[in-house]
Amino acid sequence: MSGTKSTPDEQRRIRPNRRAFTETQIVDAALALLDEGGVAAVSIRSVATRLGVNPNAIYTYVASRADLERAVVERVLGAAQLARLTDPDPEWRTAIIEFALELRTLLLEHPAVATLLMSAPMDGVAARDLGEALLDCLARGGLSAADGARAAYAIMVQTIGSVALEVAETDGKPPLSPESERITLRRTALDTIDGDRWPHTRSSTDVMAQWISADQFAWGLRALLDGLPEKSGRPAKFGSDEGAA
Amino acid sequence: MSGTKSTPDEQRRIRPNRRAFTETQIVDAALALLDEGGVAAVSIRSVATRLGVNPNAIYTYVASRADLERAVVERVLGAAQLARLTDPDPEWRTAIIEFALELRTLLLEHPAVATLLMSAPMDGVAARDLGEALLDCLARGGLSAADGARAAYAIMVQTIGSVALEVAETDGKPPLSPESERITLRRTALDTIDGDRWPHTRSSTDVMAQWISADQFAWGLRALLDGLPEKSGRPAKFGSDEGAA
DNA sequence: ACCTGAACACCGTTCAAGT
DNA sequence: ACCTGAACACCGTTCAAGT
Repeated sequence: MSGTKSTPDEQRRIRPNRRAFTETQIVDAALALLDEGGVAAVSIRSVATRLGVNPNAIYTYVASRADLERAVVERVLGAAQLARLTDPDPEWRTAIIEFALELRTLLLEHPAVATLLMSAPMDGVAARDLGEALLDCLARGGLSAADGARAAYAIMVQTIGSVALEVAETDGKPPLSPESERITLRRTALDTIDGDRWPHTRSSTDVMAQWISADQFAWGLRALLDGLPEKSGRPAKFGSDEGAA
Repeated sequence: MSGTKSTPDEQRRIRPNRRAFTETQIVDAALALLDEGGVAAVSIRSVATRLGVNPNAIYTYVASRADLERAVVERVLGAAQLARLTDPDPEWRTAIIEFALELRTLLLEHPAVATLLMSAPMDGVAARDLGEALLDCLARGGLSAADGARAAYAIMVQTIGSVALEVAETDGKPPLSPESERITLRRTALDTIDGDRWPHTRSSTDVMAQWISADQFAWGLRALLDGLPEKSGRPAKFGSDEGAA
């Protein structure tokens, strides 16, 4: 059990060259580049340049570009305020919407992260923590374990999907222009569409301009929450038509 | 009004070199590369190589790589069966779910497109047509114009967001392994998680393994549809608590 | 008008060599 | 153990020149 293999301590005693950085510093650099120049500005090479080392030195800390992106996502998602979900006081639906609005704000501060979230498996520690808190909140709301687990996914999809689509219309560099400005931009673009071909769209431009608003974000989430099966326990499959059983 | 500038017809008479391709062929090539090697296999240069021309020749047909991706998205999204939505016969909620399930199938046949959809503005003709059909269906369902427009966005977010997250766990190359296989893979991965740190998650592994299933997809969408405001016309803002007014 | 040829300024990743 | 130096096989995009 001892002596056959060199332990980490023994290796340390040989005093090899010490790490010049920590993974934290690598992610710091990547996040800074992301916020300065959008996702296109983040590369193994740009991180290396920012830290003053050769490109391949970065591979001491991350396995690949994908792994670097994963670490950045982890950093940002890990800053989400899960207390909003686990706090037993507020009504559960309100808690979820308040939490989601805060998560939206957080993601809008690092817009490129929203896109990355939809492009890689959400299986990191931060995503697990978020999922766990959501499941906890939904259980408090009286949903069965199975319905809670289904609901948690639908809620994450609606939340992250909304922000990703919102961000997709920007250059991905924070700070984004104010919501009101982006809505005005959308409105003028929508005002040019052909009412003969798209009549419903044509007469909905006002609301559609606000698709990227916090109001629409909360509205969609509220609709989803209102449609979740109640504790009463209806089949929660496909069949239900309307209201409470 | 005439004679001061050469018209397109006059230019044609000079018989310049004719186009070797059409935009259709460019998109064909890009889509084929996308399906053979995932999104990483599509580049201006790979499309050029496949067509036997120099890289910069592609710029005769598309303005940039982003423009090429936009055209590929347009091609795939344009193949969606909107008749499911505009057909006045079926119940509107059923129509939306059936349509969304078909759209999911279509996107899973070109997995990389789902990711692209979340990474660029959805303002192409195909997206307009889809939105218009959705608005039409929701109007038939009795929603007000404003609620219909809000609902349309929430439905698109839920639909495309679900597929994008599902695809994010694959290599993006069709054909994807069967759903059952991908679920099994998820289950074995979920079976390793720490029940002390994530107790709710730990006891929900069975349902969570199925997050990428057609069943979960329809379940989330159904919940959203069930939560939409009825024609009765409640405020549809923030306040409502439960059921019909 | 469209393509070729050539170049610029990048990329991620790998390998061997230094310390 | 970690970094340097150098290289490989790519990118998107631009420009001038041919036809």
